[in-house]
This record gives sequence, C-alpha cells and structure tokens, in this order.
Amino acid sequence: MLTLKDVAGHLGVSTATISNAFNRPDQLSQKLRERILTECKTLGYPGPNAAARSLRTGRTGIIGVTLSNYLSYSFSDPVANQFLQGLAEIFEEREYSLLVMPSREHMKQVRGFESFVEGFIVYGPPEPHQLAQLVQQRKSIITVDFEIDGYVSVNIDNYSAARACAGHALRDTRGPVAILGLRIIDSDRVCRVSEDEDFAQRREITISRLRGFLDAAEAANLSVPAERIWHIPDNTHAYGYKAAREALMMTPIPRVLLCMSDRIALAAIQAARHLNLKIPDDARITGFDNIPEAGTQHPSLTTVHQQSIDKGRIAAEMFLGTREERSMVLPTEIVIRESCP
Amino acid sequence: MLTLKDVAGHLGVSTATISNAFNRPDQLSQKLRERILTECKTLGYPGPNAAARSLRTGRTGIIGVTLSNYLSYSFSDPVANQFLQGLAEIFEEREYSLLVMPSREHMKQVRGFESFVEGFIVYGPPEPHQLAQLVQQRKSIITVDFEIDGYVSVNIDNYSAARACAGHALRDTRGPVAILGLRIIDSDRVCRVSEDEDFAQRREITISRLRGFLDAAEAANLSVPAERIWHIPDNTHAYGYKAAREALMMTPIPRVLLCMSDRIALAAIQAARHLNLKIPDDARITGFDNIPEAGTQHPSLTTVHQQSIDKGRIAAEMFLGTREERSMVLPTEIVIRESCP
DNA sequence: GAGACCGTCTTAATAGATTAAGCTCCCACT
DNA sequence: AGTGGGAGCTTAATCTATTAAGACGGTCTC
Repeated sequence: MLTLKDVAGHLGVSTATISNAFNRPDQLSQKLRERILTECKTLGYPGPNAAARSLRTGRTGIIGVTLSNYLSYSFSDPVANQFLQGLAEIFEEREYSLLVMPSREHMKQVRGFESFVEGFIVYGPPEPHQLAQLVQQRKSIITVDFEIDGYVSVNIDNYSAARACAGHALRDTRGPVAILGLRIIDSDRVCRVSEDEDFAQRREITISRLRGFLDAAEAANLSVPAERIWHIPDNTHAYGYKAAREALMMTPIPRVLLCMSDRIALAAIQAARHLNLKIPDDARITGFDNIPEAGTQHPSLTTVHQQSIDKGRIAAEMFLGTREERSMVLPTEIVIRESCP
Repeated sequence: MLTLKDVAGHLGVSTATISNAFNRPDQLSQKLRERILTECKTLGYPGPNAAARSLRTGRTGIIGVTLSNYLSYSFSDPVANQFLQGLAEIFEEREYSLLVMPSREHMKQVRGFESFVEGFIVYGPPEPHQLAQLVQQRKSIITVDFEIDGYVSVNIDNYSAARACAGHALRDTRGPVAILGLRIIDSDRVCRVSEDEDFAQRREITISRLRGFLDAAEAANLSVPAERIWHIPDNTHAYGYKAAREALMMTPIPRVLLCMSDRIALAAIQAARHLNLKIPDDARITGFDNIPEAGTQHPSLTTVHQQSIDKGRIAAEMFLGTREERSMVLPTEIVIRESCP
C-alpha cells in the first residue's frame, strides 16, 4: 500500500508538500502541484488515507442514520425512503455521506466502527440499549418521530392527526368500525388485539394513532371492540392484505377501516376488490402518511398527509445548525380522496 | 475528548490493557475487565476511536454503495430500493454498514472521505471520471447493471427481456405503438426522440431495452416512428404521466404502450384512466421491473420481472466472496397481468 | 539445572496523515 | 550592501489506537 511518504520519496519532496497538494493548493506552486498529482496517478496512489486523515483532523464527513428496524425492511418502507430522500438532499449538498445503520437488537454489540460518524440522525425509537450506546458516543443527535430529553427532535402530532382523520371517516357512520394498526403488541403475526392488553409500553407512534382513532370513535358514539383491532407486525403489503381480508370478512362487515399507514390501506383496497366490495360505498378506507401511490391508484386514498421528505430535510438542517428552531412538530393535513370522500 | 490513555491513567493500568478489555476479553481477568468497562462508563469514554483503530488495523466495516444518480432521487426509486434491501440483508448479517454515496458530477471532487470504505458496490454506471476515481482507489468493486472489464458484475439481459415482453404485447396488433423510454437522449425534459439521434453513446440499459422493443416491433411488421418514442429524463411518476398523456392523446391513439419501467407504466395507467381509456381494451400497457405495486393495483400490470432484491443479495455475496460465480446475468420473466393479457 | 510454559499485564514500535512553525531562497527597496 | 518580506518548501510534533514481544514469579518436564 502506497502512502504520502512513498510519493514524497519518489519526487524528492517532503510529505507535507504532498499533503498540501491535495488539501491546500495555495501552499505550493502550480507547477509542482501538477507534477505531484500526475506522479500520484502513475504510481497509483489513491489519495490521502481516510483513517489517518480523520485521526488527525477529527472529521470524517459521515453522518450516521439509524433506522428503527432491519435495514432490509426500512429500505422497503416508502415513508422511510421519503425521509431518507429529504435527508440525502441536504447532506449531499454539503458533501456529507450517509452511513445507514440498523438499530435492532441483532446488532449484537457496538463494533465501534459506527463511531466514524460525526453525529446521528435517529429515525424512530431504537431499542433502549442501542439508544444508550448512541448517547454514550457524545455526539450530536437529532431524533425523528420520537423524543428524548435534551435532544433536538422532529416529529408530528400523531394523536391529533389520527383523531381528525378518523373524525372525518366516522361522521354519519352507523356500522361497525375496524382498525388496522401497526405493531401494537409484541407479536410477529397478524392478529387481533386481546381485551386486556396494556399498551402503555409500546411505540409512541402506534399508540398515539390508536388513541386518536379510539377517541374519535367515542366522540362519534361508536365503540371499537378489541376483536376489531388488528395488530400488524410490519408495515408491509402482505400483512396489511391479510389483516384487511380478515376484517372485511367479519359479519357485519365494517363500514369504516381506519388504517395506520397508507401501505396497509392500499392493501385493504386490494383486499376489498378481491372480495367484490365497493370502496367507498361498502366500506370507507383511510390511510396515514400520504405516500406517492396514495394519490395515483384507483380508488385513490383518503389519508393524513405528513411531510415525510421535509422531515428529512429539516432533520438535516437541524443537524447542520442552519436552522434556528430546536425541536419541531410538523403540521399534518387530511387529504380527502375517493376511498373516503 | 477522552482516549484510551486517559482511562488507563485513571485506573493505573496500561493502554494495552484497556484496548484488550474491548477487543480481546481473554487477554485479561474477568474482574479487571469489568472494572475497566465500568470506569469507561462513568468517565464517559465512548470506546476506542474508530479512526485510530482503522488506521492501525486497515479495516473499517463499511461498504460503499454508489448510486448512479442523486441520492435524493435514488431513494425514491422502487427498484433501487429493492436492490438496497437485498444488499442490506446480506451485509447487515455480517455487521457491515453501508455508506451510500451519490455518483454524479455534482460530487465535484473526491473528498477522500469515501476512502473509508473497504470496497464498492457500484449500482448503475457512474460518470466516467467518477468511475476512474473509484478504480483509482484499488479496492474491490462489484458492478451492477453494467460491466467493466476485469470486474465482477451482476446484470440482466435487458435486450432479450424487452424484446420478449414487447413480442407478447405486439402480437395481433394492428394500430400504432408508442414507447415510453427512460433517459434516451441528453435532455432534462420529457420529449420525443428526434429522427437522427445517435443512441450509441447512451446508457446501456435504456438502449438495450429500446432495441428490444424496436426489434420486436419489426418482427411483428410494425414500425415505431421517432415521434412515438418518448424520452423521460428520470424514472418518476410525474414525468411518466406527462409522457403517457401526450402519447395517448395522439391520433390515432396507440394500441400498445411499451414502457421501460413499471413506474412509468403505472403512471400511464393513471393517465389512461383520466382520459377515459379502458386498459387493456383501448390500449395495452406493459412495464419493466415488476415492482411490488405492479401486482397490487387495478388494472394490474403486465411486466418483465427482474429479481431486484436478489440482485442486491448476490452483489453482496460476490463482494464477500461467499459465492463461487464471477459475473452473473440473472434471468428475467414475463409476468402477464390485466394491463396486457 | 536448563528451558518451556502459565496467565496477566506493560513496553514500545507502528500505522498515515495534518499543520504550526521554521528555514531558505530570492527579489525589491533603500 | 543591507534589510525586509514573502513565496515555497521542510521539519517535527501530534493525533489515538493495535499488537508483537517481553517481564513477571513460579512450576513442571526432561
């Protein structure tokens, strides 16, 4: 492996000069600099070693993004992707790279290599011990979709958004209501929620949305029994389809399906089509997130719009300090479309 | 900032012992190790500095993934995401992190910080000078969806797949045919391709698919004039919609729309719906990729299935050397659904 | 009685850059 | 001729870890 020193030796100049050729062009003559760069190319010297440079300067140009799940799953989630999109947009402008890291228990131990990063964007709540490890690193942290005392966060008001959306869907409703949730309990299968479950410990997002739905139902004098609430372990089409099918096959059939994500809602629309149910005539369906597909399919989806891309942009700007505010709660908005006019 | 030495000083042991406490637990007594780790916690020492460690060991645990475009765009592309998903699945098993890097010209200069990575997965052809920089790094490289002499690649046979799919769509066709391409020429607007364009220099994927479509048309005694071929600068719904709308408003209306991606095909289906055209009765539409949404919307999409997730898995395995084969061409398959029975 | 070995810990060499400070020139100005 | 200044380059300290080799005092083997 070639080093600065090798190149310096070949050219008969000092290592500092080679370093300057790469990093501070004004510190040496144009002619020498060109001679150096050509020599590097012919020798095959790939430029200053990143580890050595970083050891000396303390900078890496890498931001860590922890996704609250398996990477392989997160990349398939449209909302996470929109977030990453916004994040990337700002960071790539500043020539930062993103180190995408999973944050589940299967990351047995900090390998320490993550500590290359200059700070963390933590998307969704990690496991407690993972969080402890991040905090231990004493680097800047921006939390997204959850909050920790003392750290800057970007979030939305899930409760109010869910409540407002459900309020719209449930007006004039007389029939039964079903809720297709996300990960409500600790199970890896799609199932109904049992009566005596204690939700207090669960993910804040899911529980806030659930409470929003339930309170809206109560306000409309409707009750949603536990057997009409589905736990969906991961936000995937397949799980959503399964739950929706079960929900739509109950008698009497639900007049409203409140879904905690657009993915699930779109799966529910497909399930309804396969069961020859007309949406919205036989049942209304609402989603959450307003992913791009929500507006382009038929019937299009009534949902809660949240600014997923902006969330990424804002998190990035907060990290870079180019934004005044500390923590923010982004607004949401109900988008009324065909599935629940 | 705390270092090994500080912790060692506090405890009255040598730095090597602290290092061993983290890296080689068998080299010291259980008791001492615990004392050290507790001390680290109370002092707030975040563990061995990654840069220093990496300088010494030469390892980083980071794989670079270059996406042939702006990151912000790549994260919005379903096919790229599926690829990343497969990639992440394998790499996270081995506790590698992924450093996602853009590979466009706007990355003015190698900052050098990318050289943290142990190797590159290059997804889609980068700009020539970017490629040169990657090669200059002298690290392992796996190329995906394109090939460079001397490097391992994963690819598909775009020409044959496109030709077969178009062959299916064009059987018994008598009316005009339109092609909705990807980035066929050098323009940032949706437009038709002019007569005398020289395609030879363009992206291999796009051109192969185009040739496949055109050859299939020729085989079916149909001709596709340049004015029926659309250039679409990025694989997005909005561009696809615009092109499809233009195509479908021509007289006589096209009987077949051959699209180079599912995203564009799905946008075309929406455009057709808005124009009150029945798919497939008024026009057949085919896509390419078989993204998840292709099968779940109505009408569902006839398309070429390619194993996008597997592509990621295989690229990762090739990188890790856990797979015998060198370069591979993955099979594709026509999936016949409602949009072109 | 010489040497190998035990487990635990320390010493010291090493990794490849960055950068402040210092040293030479050489030229311009008085 | 002497001085000052600056461009251009070098010297040397520094960053924080890893790890081979060695020290320790004692025991066991041949």
